[in-house]
Amino acid sequence: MEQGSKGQGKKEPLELLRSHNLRVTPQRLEILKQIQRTEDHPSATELHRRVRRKFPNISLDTVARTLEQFAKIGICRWVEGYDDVRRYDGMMERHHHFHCIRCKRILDVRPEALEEPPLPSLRDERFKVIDFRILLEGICKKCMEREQDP
Amino acid sequence: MEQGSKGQGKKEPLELLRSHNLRVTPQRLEILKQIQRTEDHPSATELHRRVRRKFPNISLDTVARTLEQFAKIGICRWVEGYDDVRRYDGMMERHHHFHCIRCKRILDVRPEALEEPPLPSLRDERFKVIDFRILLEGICKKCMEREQDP
DNA sequence: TGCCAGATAGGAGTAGATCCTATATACTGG
DNA sequence: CCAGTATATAGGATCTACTCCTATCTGGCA
Repeated sequence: MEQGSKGQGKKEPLELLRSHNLRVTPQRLEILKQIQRTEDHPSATELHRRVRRKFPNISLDTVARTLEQFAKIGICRWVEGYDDVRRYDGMMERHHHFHCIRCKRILDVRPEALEEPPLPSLRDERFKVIDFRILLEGICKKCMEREQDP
Repeated sequence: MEQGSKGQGKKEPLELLRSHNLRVTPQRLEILKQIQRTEDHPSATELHRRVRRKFPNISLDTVARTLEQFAKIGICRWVEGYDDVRRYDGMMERHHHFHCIRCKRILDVRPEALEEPPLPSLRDERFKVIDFRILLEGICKKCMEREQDP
């Protein structure tokens, strides 16, 4: 996996924390590292498990609270989901999601991978659209293969 | 609100249940009625509250289990969300959703309201797309008004 | 180096969802 | 129309994710 300067034009993690008046603690840095390296879309509980490998005593509350702060200042995002856990995404480049209806995995879809329409022109007075994403739904390769030869 | 034959070309609720080998119980019919009349996107717990007006002793488990069955046979859908409750949608006509980032409400968006792109042509080998939806995000009218004059 | 606002650990509390089982009831065939 | 049976329900127990609370700790400052 690529190290370090993930953000072209973006602030470094440490600077990012500082500029939002968040103290730089080893716990926060580790959480940051974990959320940025993920390819899946883990819940707070799952990330807690991962961070515990380095900080065995870290509390779930710390992880959850930290992730929420990160999401608010734009270090990570909440991911839309269909179950009752809140999921996070460390991938901040614009992208869409594919949901597998079988295994429930969520895969990232780069905008280049599909012919993306421009911000849809709305004929709706009920709201002001700031952003939009496309939510693809179907069956992932793994599940298709599993279903084809039983 | 329009009564009765909601589905042109669709099966009647009763027949729908029967054709999926689900016994027709008064509880199920009431849950069905409630989920089909909703304009919001209620959770199982919220729907349980509503159904209790008619069946004070109905258990949450029954409502949750029934909704899951309904979703599986295509009477209702799961709604994508950012929090840790599972929400349902009784509107089965194709549509998209607008999420208000302030009040967290989810509003339905008819496809005609936006210039909908066709099913995006995917250059991605990792999955087979069956369906897609657009997830709009922004600020709803109510919240805009509230923020404008304080 | 010492201070203190802010951060953490750990436990308690909460809410939604799921599991379990005895009882009730919708459908079936007679 | 009725009895038998497979299925559904109610209610409680359990589970899980998350949030709240508070004593202790510590990063960043002077």
